[in-house]
Amino acid sequence: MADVELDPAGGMAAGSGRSGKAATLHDVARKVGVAPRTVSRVVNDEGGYSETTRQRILDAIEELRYRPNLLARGLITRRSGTVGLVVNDLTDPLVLALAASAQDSFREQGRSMFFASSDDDADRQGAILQSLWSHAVDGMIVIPVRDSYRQLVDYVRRGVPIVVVGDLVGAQNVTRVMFDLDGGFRLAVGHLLDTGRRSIGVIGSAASPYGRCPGQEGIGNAFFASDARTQLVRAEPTVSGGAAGLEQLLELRPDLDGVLACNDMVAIGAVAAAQARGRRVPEDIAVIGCNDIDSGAVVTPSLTTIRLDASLLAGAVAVALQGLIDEPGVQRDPVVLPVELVVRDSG
Amino acid sequence: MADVELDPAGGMAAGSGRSGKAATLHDVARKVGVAPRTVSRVVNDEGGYSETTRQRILDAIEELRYRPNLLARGLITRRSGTVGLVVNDLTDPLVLALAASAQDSFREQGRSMFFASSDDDADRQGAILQSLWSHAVDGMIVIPVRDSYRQLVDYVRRGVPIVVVGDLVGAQNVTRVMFDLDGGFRLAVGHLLDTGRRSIGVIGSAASPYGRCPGQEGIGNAFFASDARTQLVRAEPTVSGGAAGLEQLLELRPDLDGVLACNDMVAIGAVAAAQARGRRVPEDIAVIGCNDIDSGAVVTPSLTTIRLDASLLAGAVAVALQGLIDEPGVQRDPVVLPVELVVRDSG
DNA sequence: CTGAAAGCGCTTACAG
DNA sequence: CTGAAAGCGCTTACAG
Repeated sequence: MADVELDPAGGMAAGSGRSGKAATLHDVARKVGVAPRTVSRVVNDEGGYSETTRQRILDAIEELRYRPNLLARGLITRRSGTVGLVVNDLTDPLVLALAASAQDSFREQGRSMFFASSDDDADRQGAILQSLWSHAVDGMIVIPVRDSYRQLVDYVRRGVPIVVVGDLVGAQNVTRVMFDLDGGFRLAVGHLLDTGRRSIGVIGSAASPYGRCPGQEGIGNAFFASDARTQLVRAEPTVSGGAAGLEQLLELRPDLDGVLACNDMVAIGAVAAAQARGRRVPEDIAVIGCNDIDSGAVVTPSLTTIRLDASLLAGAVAVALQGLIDEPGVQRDPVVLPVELVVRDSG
Repeated sequence: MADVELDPAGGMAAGSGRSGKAATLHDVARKVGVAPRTVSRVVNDEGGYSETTRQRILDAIEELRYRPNLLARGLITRRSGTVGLVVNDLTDPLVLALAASAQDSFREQGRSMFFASSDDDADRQGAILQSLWSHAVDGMIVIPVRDSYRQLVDYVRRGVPIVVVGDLVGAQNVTRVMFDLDGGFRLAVGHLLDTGRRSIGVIGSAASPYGRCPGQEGIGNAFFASDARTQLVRAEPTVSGGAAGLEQLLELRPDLDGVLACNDMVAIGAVAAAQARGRRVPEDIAVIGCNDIDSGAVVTPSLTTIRLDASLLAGAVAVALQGLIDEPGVQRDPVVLPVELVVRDSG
C-alpha cells in the first residue's frame, strides 16, 4: 500500500527474529470469508470453485503476500520440492559445472537444490545422505565416493529416488548416468593415429567419476590392428600428477610422440613437463586431455580434449530423477552420454 | 540384523514410493513404553531423564533407525536447519569456489545449503528468494543482482537474516561482506611502479560483485604522487573483453607498459592480445589480474594477480550469518576482507 | 524425572 | 461448488 520504507527495521520490534508473522492459509480464508479448504484448492489449482471465489482469494493472497509454507505441505505430501546434489570433489571443474547446470535443470522442475560435497570421504557422504533424508528431499543425485554402493542402496531401498553419476561398482541396479568415456578414448586414439603418432602413452588415474576411465579395460581395443607402441602409467588426477606421469612415460618410451591424459589437469601437467624436457607440443609430442575445462582453452598450447558436456549431464540426470519420482520402483537402464573430441593446438 | 540384501526392491512393493514408512518419534516411544515427549527430550539433549531411560530410548532409535523429520521440527521451531546461497553468475570461478567453501562452512554449523543462481536476472533472483523463504531457510547469503536492494530489504524486513556479498548500492543497512579491492588495487599499482612501469592502463568492467571495482573511484589515489601516465578503459569481464580492452589501450597509449585488469579472464585476454600485437609479456607489458582463478597459474606466462580468497569469504559470510541468526536485528558493520598480491610471471 | 494436551500450517479423505 | 474434521511428525508450554 504505502511506498516501501527503506528502514529494514520497519515498524517491528528489533530482535524478534522472523517477527513478520507471515500470513497463513487461514488468514487468507478468514479475510475472504471461506474455509481454508477452499483457499487450498485455489492455491493448488485443483478446480472446483467459482471464478468469483477464485478471484477474491487471489486478491487476498496478493494483499496478504501469502506464500504456502513448504514445510507444512511437505509434511503431508511427502514431497518437499527439494532435491540433493551430492558431489565427491569440489576441486574438479566438471563437478562445479554440473552443480551450476543441475541447479538450472531443477529450477525448471520447480525444485530447490541442496548442494553438498563428500570430499571423497565415505563417512561424510553418509552424513550428507542422512541429512538430506531428514530434510525429506524428493530425490538425490550422487557422484559417489568409491565403493559406497551399500550406503546408497540403503536409501534406494527406503524408496528414495537416487541417480548415480558414473559407473559405480556394484550399482547395477541403481539408476546411473555416465559419459561414454570408452568412445571418447577411441576418438582420441584415432586422432593420434591419423596424425601419424606411433608411440602413445596413456596417463590414467585410478578411476573416473564419470564413467570407466581411459587407461583401464578397453585400452587394448582402441589400439587394435594399429602398429602403434603403447604404454600405460598411473598418476594422481592433478597438474603435478600429469607432470610426473609424463616423465615416467618418457623414461619408459624415449620415442614417445602422443599422450592421452585422463583429465585436463593431468594433460596440462604433461604439457608443462614435456616442454621442460625440451619437447615441443604438439610437434614432438601430442597431448590430449579429457573433460574440456575452461582453462584448457586459454593455456598455451590450447588443449585438444575429449569434451564432457556438464549441461548435458545435468539435463540427463534431472530427467532420470524425474522419471524415478514419477514411476518409483521401475528399473532404469543406465544412460550413456556421448562425448566429443575437441581438436585444438596441443594434439 | 540380517545381512544387507543387495536387491534394492527389498521386500517392499514396487511403485510404492517412499514406502519404507520411516519410524517416527511415536514409534520409538511406543517401543520403549514412554511418552513421545520423553523421546523428544533425549533426541534434543534437553536433559531431565534418567540414564536408564536415555539408554533404552537410544537403543530403540538405533534399532528403528529413527531420524527426526526436519520438516515437522521446522514447522514448529521456525528453524529449518537450512540456508540459501544465491549467486549471480555461475561462469565466475570465484563464485563456484565460494559455493564450494560455503557448503563446508555451513556443514560445520549443522546446516544444509540450498544453492541457486539468478544469472544476473532480477526476476529470477526474486523467484529464488521467494522460494527460499517458502522453504523457511534460516538465512540467506546473496551475491545480488545489481540494483536489487529493494528485493532484499523486503526479506530483511520480514526478519530473514541476509548477508550480502559485495558493496550493493543502497544496502548500507544490510550486513555486507566484501573484499578490500581498493587495497588490492594499491598493491598492484605499487608493484607496477616499483618495477619501473610508467604508462599504465586499467581495464575495468562496470562493477565487481566483490567490492568496489578497480578502475572506479579511488583510481586516482593509487597513482597519487607518481610520475606514471594512466589510462582507463571499460570492457566486458571476459577473455575477449580483455583482448578488446588491451587493443583500445594500445591505441590510446602506444607506450603502454603496464596493465591492471579487473579480473583474471580479462587479464588472460589482455595477455593474448598483447602477444598477438607482438608485445612480450612481461618484458614489454606487465599484466596483473584479479581473483586468482585456477587457470591463472597454468597459463603462459602465469598470471600475477590480486588474490581474492574464496574460503576466506565463505568463512566470513557464514560467521556473519550466524551472528545475524543469533542476534536478529542487531546492526552489523560491513566486513572488509584483506587481499593479497600474488606475483607470478606476467607482471 | 515424566506425561497429556494443544498446535505449527498445511492436505487428505469425506460429506454435503 | 463448498466446508468440518482429522492428522502429517514434531515441539511448546504446562502440570504433576
